[in-house]
Amino acid sequence: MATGALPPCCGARPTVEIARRLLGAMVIRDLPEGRVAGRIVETEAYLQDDPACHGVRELPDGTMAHRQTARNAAMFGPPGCAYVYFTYGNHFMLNVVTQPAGMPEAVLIRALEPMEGLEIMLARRGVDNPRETTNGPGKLTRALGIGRELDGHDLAQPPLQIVLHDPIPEAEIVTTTRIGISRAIDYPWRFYVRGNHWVSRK
DNA sequence: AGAATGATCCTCT
DNA sequence: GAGGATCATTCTC
Repeated sequence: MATGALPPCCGARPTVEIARRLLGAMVIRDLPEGRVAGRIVETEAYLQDDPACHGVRELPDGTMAHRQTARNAAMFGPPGCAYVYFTYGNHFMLNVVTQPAGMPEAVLIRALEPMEGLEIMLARRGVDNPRETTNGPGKLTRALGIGRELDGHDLAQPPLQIVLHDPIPEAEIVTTTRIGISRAIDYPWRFYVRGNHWVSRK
């Protein structure tokens, strides 16, 4: 059962809180083959005073400054929109912009539990194990056909929507450090649903 | 202009 | 668990 839309949640609460609140939310993607959907089971927060955040850079004196570029422009746009970027020559990453325009913070969607259209996701991924469809940020964008054209897309609208559902109980949320980054590696801003089969790594 | 980096994934061992 | 793939973007000269 849906319990809310992204805004006003996005744009009115701290990014770390939104990263936790997004656990359990449904990602709905309309593709030529049909609709696919999954619930979010793993997220990471990126903040504007965070050396690992694409929207800022650390100056020689140690302070943080905004740095808007063609790639990360969506981070500086309105909350509730997608920030999609390409990395490692192979993978798209899906983020939710969480703060008002000009404030570059976002939540990376790292894993989904498939809820609809599993056969489509298996086919797009070229695998036969359901767990391998969406248990990582690069995998889930391939399974859902998410690419550059959805950078800046309003996530309240088709063909890519995120709908909030009931919050995951605090006792079921595991808080830990982020994965695959080289800066600010000990910030505890990764969250996942305890025991969920689709979490990328424990 | 050239070099380095990267919010990853896959294929080995 | 380690290393390579692969290339757009960003940084440095």
